[in-house]
Amino acid sequence: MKERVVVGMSGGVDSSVAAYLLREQGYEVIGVTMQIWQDEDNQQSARNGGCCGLSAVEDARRVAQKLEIPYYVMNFKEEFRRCVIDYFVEEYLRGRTPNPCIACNRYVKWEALLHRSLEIGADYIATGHYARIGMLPNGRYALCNSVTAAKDQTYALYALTQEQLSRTLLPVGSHTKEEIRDIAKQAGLPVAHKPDSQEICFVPDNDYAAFIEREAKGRLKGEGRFVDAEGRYLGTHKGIIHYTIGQRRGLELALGERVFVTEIRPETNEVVIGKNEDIFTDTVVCDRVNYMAVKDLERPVRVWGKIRYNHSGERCLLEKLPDGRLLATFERPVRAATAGQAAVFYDGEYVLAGGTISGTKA
RNA sequence: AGGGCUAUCGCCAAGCGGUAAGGCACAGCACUUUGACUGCUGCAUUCGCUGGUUCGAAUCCAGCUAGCCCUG
Repeated sequence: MKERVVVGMSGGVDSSVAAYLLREQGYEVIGVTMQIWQDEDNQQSARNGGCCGLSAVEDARRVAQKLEIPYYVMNFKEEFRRCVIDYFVEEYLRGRTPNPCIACNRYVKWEALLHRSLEIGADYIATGHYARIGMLPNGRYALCNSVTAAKDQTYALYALTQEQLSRTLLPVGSHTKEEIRDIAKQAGLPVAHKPDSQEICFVPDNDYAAFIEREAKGRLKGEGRFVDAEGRYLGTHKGIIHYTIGQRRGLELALGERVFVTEIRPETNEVVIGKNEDIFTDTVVCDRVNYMAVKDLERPVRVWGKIRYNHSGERCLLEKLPDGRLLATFERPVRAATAGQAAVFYDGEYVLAGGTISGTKA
């Protein structure tokens, strides 16, 4: 009897090919598009084409038809609002910089979708992420990136649990992006040439600050002071939600040289400005830790650490603090480690563990 | 209402008679399934105003206006 798999279809190339590949591999494939934010009649951001944009349903349905697989649209708006939107807004109000994709993956795609998929009798869920899942000698599942893959999306999936990984198939992970597009073409999928998604999918016009202002209305502190490390007044900022550590553009501060955000102080509503060299640190601390390749961290280990999605990574010593948080000491200082972003640690090609950056000092 | 100094792009700032450097800011694009960083491109037919000298002035001269400083 065929194993049944639900493929989360965004209407993009990757998830479409994922569905195709699984069907070819003999699975009973069911296509599902998650309705998570926009209403169907809201064409506003359709062209944004995010991972969950509007053209999604239309394109995904066409692909499903082409593949002759059952296709459904499931409503996950409530989960998305609670786990992604609310979290996103709250983090910014606290002066932190969230990564909504990671929250969406962990709680919406891999919790809500998996749950409902199991309810309709599926054995697995699958997506179009560029990552592979391996079973380690110690019996644990861990994500690993194919070395040849230019796209590495393990970073965005570090928070998945063992249970979730055991129920996940990532057929796209063993191919390069070029191969995936070729497969899409050969299979005659109507989305072979769609551009990759980008930006925050639920934010119209890529204006996340305006989005937060709409969502958080009266809870914003608004304008505040730009100050330097010594507390000297440098100008007026538009509200802390507009800034993140390491940011240069949009400061409207003509100080004769390039300046960057070095710190955000929600308590005083101040944004601290400094030079580029001021935002390097060799230590990063993170909490909300998720262990993947290991059950726990008993002794310090040398690993490869990434502190943002597009980060080539840096060697570091990773150790567990008494309170359970992780402390990473990098061999070479990393730039703009930002509270709210994820730090993901790799042992060789496997994701060892990851967490949410809470600061640069223990 | 005595004397001196300064007025060049949003900010800073080159220029010193030969036909407007640069930095910052800003904008667009590229990169990117988060926010950033980064890169590329663009950004004063015009030099406080009005006249004058000169083949030619932001650069010299005069007056005016504004700001700063010193002495009243």
